[in-house]
Amino acid sequence: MSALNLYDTATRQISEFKPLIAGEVSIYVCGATVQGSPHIGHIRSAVNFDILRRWLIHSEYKVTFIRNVTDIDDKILQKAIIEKTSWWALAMKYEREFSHAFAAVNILPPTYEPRATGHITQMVQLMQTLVDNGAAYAPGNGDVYVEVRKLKRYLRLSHQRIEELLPAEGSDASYKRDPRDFAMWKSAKPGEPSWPTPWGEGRPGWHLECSAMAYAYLGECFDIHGGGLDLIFPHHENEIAQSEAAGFGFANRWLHNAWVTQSGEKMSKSLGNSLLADVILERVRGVELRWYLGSAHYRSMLEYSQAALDESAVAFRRIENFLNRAQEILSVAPQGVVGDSFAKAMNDDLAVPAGLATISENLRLGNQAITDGDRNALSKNASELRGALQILGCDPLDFTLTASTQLTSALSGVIALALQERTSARERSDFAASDAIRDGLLALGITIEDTAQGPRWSIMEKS
RNA sequence: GGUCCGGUGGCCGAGAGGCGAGGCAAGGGACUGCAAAUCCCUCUACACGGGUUCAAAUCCCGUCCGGACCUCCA
Repeated sequence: MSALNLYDTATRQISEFKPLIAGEVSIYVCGATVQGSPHIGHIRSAVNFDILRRWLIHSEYKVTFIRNVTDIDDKILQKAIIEKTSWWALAMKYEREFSHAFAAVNILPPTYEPRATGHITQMVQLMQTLVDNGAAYAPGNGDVYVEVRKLKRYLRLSHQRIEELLPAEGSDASYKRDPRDFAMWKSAKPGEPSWPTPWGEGRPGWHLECSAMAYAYLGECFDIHGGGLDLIFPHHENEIAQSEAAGFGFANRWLHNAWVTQSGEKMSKSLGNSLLADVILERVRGVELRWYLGSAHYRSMLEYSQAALDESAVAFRRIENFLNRAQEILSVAPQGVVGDSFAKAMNDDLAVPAGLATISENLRLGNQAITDGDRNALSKNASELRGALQILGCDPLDFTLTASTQLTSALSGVIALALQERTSARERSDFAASDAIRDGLLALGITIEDTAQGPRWSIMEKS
């Protein structure tokens, strides 16, 4: 099998992935700042990295996957005041919303999911290291800043030059040695949550959290750091700055996922164009949303439209229908097998769109095999199809709705009776009667297909 | 101003020097009592202008257009 090649934001090139430790992969992905409800852009990011993770697991790596929760930041504090609740209650509320949405689209739980506020000790230690070695300074106002001009390799991820950065607007430069110095630690204002440090009471800055937690769970050096495109600067640059100033190797490779856009523009609250996950999940099932979000290449913008989402869901149902039929005909669930062409696509920087072509091929050939009664071909194509879907986290045979089995078996019995009546009517050419049964079932949301193996029924999904 | 990404057929979306990925839609056909499902066939393309090359959607230069980041962001 070909080797896995991945893009690296730092080098802007695709190169062969070589883990630090043979057979193991360590990944840190920046998770949510739980200051609001998840929109489908957040979900896309999670799906993209989940596909990476599943592919690595399939490639027989032992994967340690960290996705953090930023449960304290300026906006959480502000919003808690507006909503007249405590910051921790607000953070937990949105953290739960994210967890529900992630579960709905079949995201594997991270190996560890650390919260920022649970790692203050590690953050203070990291700051102490930087203050001791002169990379950071505490000017006496309770803040701690990293002195960016002392950093040798600052901004190498975004390939910018310090001199060319636009001056930060509204930043309090009075205590900073350079206006571009960034805060590791912020002094507490009255009424704000705070933790003690040698430099005063305060709370962590955003960037410090990730450096400290990555070190806590993955050590000084790890394989892959992921996140959204917008985190490259400043967040990831500043993480690198802190961790390297502490003497850590930090991330070997950087992966960044692109946006879900609307009318070509990034989805964001300030533009008022956020598509909240729970709203979309009323329209399509989780597996269908995942299929849609996962189908684009992770580095390409995904322009959202309802038509595209619906079309994608219909396409998924065709695949699902085929796999269900295959399972019925073979009397056994096809085992998931990853075919060579799908593997080749995935190894090429997770080229899911190219992989989709092989899925289409398996679908077409599999359907043909059903028509031809070729069980071997059916088994092969259904297995490869299922294998590909498993990597994408969209295996319909795994993603089944767990309805009450008692109710389901009673329902299938009733429908089977109706279908028997219909078959009898057709045999005596009483098409009025047979169509009445079909129409009646259709009105209840039950679709009938006449196949070579006899009639089969399925319940229409919510549209 | 700096750093990047992109523009492919009616639509979506791959490819990155030489065989027109794939899907959706459309048209035709097979199957069917009809329908659905399924299969087969057909069709259309590389923003614009130069250049390099035997050969350019692909490489180079320029132009136009869209988008992202530059201290809130997946």
